[in-house]
Amino acid sequence: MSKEDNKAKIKEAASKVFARYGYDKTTLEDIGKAVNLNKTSLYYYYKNKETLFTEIILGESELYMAQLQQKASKKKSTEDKIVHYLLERIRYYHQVVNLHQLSIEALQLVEPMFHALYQDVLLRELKFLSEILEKGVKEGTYQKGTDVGRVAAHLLALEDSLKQRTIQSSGVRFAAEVDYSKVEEELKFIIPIILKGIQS
Amino acid sequence: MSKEDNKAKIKEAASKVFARYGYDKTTLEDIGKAVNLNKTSLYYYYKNKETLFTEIILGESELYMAQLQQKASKKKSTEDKIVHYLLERIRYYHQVVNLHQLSIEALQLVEPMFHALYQDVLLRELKFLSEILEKGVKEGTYQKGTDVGRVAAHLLALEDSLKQRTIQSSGVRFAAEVDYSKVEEELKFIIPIILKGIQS
Amino acid sequence: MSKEDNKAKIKEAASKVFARYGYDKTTLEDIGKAVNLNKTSLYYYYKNKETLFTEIILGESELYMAQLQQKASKKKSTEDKIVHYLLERIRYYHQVVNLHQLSIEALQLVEPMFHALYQDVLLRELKFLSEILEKGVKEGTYQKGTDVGRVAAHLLALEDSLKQRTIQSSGVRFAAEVDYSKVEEELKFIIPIILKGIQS
Amino acid sequence: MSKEDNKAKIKEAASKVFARYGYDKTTLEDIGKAVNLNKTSLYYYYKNKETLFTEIILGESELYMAQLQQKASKKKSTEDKIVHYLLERIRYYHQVVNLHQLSIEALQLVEPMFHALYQDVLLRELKFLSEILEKGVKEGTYQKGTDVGRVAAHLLALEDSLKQRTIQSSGVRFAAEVDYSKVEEELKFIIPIILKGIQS
DNA sequence: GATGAATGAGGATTCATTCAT
DNA sequence: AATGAATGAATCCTCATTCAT
Repeated sequence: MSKEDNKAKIKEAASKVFARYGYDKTTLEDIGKAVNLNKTSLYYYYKNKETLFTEIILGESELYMAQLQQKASKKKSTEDKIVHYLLERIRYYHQVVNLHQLSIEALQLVEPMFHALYQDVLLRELKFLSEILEKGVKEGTYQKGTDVGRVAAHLLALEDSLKQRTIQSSGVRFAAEVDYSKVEEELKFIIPIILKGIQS
Repeated sequence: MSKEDNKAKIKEAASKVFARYGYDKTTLEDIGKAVNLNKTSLYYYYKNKETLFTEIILGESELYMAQLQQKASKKKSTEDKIVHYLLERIRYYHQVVNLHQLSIEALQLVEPMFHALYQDVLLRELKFLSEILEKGVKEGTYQKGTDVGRVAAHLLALEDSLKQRTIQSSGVRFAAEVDYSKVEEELKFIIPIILKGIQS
Repeated sequence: MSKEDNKAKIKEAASKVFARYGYDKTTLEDIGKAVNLNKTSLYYYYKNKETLFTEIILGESELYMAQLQQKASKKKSTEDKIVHYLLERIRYYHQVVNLHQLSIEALQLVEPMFHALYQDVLLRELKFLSEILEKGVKEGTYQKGTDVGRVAAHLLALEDSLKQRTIQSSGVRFAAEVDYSKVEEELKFIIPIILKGIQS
Repeated sequence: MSKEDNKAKIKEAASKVFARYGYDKTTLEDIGKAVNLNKTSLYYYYKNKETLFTEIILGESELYMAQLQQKASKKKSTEDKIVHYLLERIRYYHQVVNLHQLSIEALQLVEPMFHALYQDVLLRELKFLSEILEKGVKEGTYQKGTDVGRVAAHLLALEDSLKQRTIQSSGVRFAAEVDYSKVEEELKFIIPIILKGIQS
């Protein structure tokens, strides 16, 4: 069996364990048991716990993003497509964090490495948004000559900063479900404004 | 200041910290800092971390249950009242688990003690459901002589077992949101059957 | 017994163990045994192994620097004082590294924290050099109005960079004793040049 | 390429790595990289890390001893030759230990195997000292019929015990440079006594 | 009531070494 | 000859908890 096969097997098992116990509470020993490997052997395949986790999330997110993009594409107006995409995207992030019971501390630990590996996914996201905008341009909804890549990048950045702000201010209890409706509101408010700004 | 006052103060502070970092990641030192007490001093007020946490959740749940019962009471049919109550109740459980990032392991640790202290809340829940059923009986919707207390107990037990089963089978990823719609479906299906069974 | 007393006791014992086994090979368990404390207890007194080690070295260096400054003060010319001081200083560094068998890797680990705590010693070193230079200025050896503090800082920085360069190029075997005579030569060459530059 | 060639190549590379990181901190992986071999392949050539290290030191010491004997031979009196030889010899030991950052623990690990392989070198050392003494006997400085081999063995043993004692009592800090001047003194004191004792 | 001191259990990670191929 | 895979031992460090004062 190839190394890649083994990595895949580990990833699959670990994925379940992480989902069950959460990132922090999952020990390498747990994962090792799940794949019938000594915990140290895991280091042969993955640099560390963080990397393993990150790769899992990333793999899943790729699948999810693909589905998401399909769904978003079905919306009629460009604006709807974008709003839908960005909303679902943040909902997804929320889900991952909740599902894996990522503590704030763990999040801060994992984020940097995550971002490093995230480049690939991000590029695909940028491409998708750009294409949508481009179509809008072709259809005459938006000004010719618009630098769609740049606008797409700004849209993603905007969402990230909204997310960030909301997480930080979520000192309130039971906010878990509330805030993110706030992000929703904010997005619905700001995106049209931005798009209108470039509308011909 | 009385011991009770101090306990309350600790509870309040701890509640915030737990909500922020999750049960596992919250250390007694964190809580100690939040109330300006040495971490060991906490042991004077609470037997251990578990107890403290349990008391917090319980206090909150009492508040929440009261609100919930009010809302449920406003539904028209007995059936609606009960379905609404049970659904919201499970949603609440879900929220608590997610909010406090309770890992399944931690849950299993906390549950036994939780149940011990839970009796009080449970009794009130039973009482509430019984009263609703009783009213239904009085209004002629349900058979006279029905042991409403027992039915109420069964309803709660039913929900718990549904919940339990769903959690365990949640090997599926991203179940976090799905399953609980499954529980919803199940409840909507089974409750009427049960109630119809006793309908005159 | 006060916490400080205990810290001192630990420091003393640890100092011996470090000297015996070297930084890397010394385990907290070793140190714990030496002071009859559980290894975890050490964390009550010191944040981590690094901090403990750093404090030890720092304490010793303060003693040593005091002696060194006394000796240097006895040299006749300002130049001699400075050359002597800087030479002995680097010899001391060399000794510490050798004595504690600091591996290059460990060195890089320890250095940042070391520098943080080192400020105090460094200030004293600056003060000492500045005073010597100041005296030189008063005696008319050096130009009036010379910013002695700045010159002193440059001298120390110069030595550090020389040290750094030499360590890095020490791929040669048995260099341990050789290079540092190179640093000596270099210093003897460059210091007079610098000082002559400011000579009135 | 013959096995011996490969062993030599490994030895050369490993020698550099050991010198750079010290025995403890050097991993087989480090060495493997340096010779472009998988770390496990090293086991085909050397039984273990210890053996590899020991062979390196031994090879170097042979070279060094040869030089040393040449130099010692140039001294005039037999006494000078012997004192010089023994002094330089201990200085060499000191250097090796320092250079390779051998922790005492590692030393104790390595020493037994070291001694096993050391026989060869030791024999040559004995032979050298014996010849010097023999020459002294022939020149009439020492009594005819002296068992020079035995005396030589005693001289080496004496030095070893002195070394041993000094290392152990080196609880003093910064002893690294001091003690060994003590050994020097001791040797200068005791050797003449011994030799005079056999002088005709 | 409050706290300083101490500890055991547990977890991530590194590394020499072994085994099968 | 060479290497991929696997593992046990060791090490740093965190944290809930206990005990004496």
